[in-house]
Amino acid sequence: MKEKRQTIQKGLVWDAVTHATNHPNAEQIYESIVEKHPSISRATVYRNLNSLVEEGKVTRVRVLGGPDHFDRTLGNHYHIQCVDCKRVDDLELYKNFNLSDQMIDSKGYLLESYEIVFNGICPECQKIRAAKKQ
Amino acid sequence: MKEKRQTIQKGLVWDAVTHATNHPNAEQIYESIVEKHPSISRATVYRNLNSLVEEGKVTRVRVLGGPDHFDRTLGNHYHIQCVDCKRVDDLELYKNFNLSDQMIDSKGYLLESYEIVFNGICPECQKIRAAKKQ
DNA sequence: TTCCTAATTGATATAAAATCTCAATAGCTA
DNA sequence: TAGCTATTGAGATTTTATATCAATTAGGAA
Repeated sequence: MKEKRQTIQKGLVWDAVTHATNHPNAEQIYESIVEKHPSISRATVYRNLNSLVEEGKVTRVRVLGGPDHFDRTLGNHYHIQCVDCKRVDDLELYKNFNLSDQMIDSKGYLLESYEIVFNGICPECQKIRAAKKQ
Repeated sequence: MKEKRQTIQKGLVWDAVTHATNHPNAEQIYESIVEKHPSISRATVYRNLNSLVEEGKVTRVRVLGGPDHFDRTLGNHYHIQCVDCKRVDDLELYKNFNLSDQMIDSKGYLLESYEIVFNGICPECQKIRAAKKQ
């Protein structure tokens, strides 16, 4: 297995994710670091975000039609994105929340919509996977 | 209001969406049209898909981390994407489907995961909207 | 402490998805 | 049929992210 090295840049990315008040995207993380460390490269920020996600220390929050956001890994919870400014925050669902509810309020957000994105393996690709296994 | 014109290209895009067996993305729609009409432009395909979505004739199916797919508008239903080949199909949920179920089977898909993407308006943007209204 | 080597970095090119620009074309209405 | 303007085609641009590759550096070995 590949040796993992601790670098200054990786530490800076980790600090930027954990010290952010909301859940920043890669560009926002890059901008917050580059202020004090102008020589850091955007590619390094992306690479380190990917490593931290792989290591399970950071969670990638995907949104529809926009850049990924990042969050320090902290148990299972939902996120909500503002349709206007695109910021992402934690969403605390009420105990009895039901997906048919028209509106909920969490941290002052006004819920506009939600989409459920399902991912699976289609019949064709199940066959391909089965064939590869033997 | 702007005058809407019926063009040959718009008809071709409509035909490509309605005659597809699964739910193609813009590139796949472009490729299916360009075979017989080599002069059509990719930009025209994207523009007409957007018009058809605006007119409510076509539904945009967003997926996480991939291009949008398109579906002739036909009532409310879910979609599922294959994690391997990225094809998108209709998902017929069982009557008593519960999001905590580990696995369901619909059209032979093996459900791997789902994500709920919430969208709303954050407190700051609610204020901005309120200010703009008066 | 110094050396060695592979992991990592920075700079830049590239990719993928989608939109924008603008001159040329072609629907629609009169 | 003429004329206005919506729409098109071609290519540039934008956005998000990854790939390439020479230069640098972390960290174990000597």
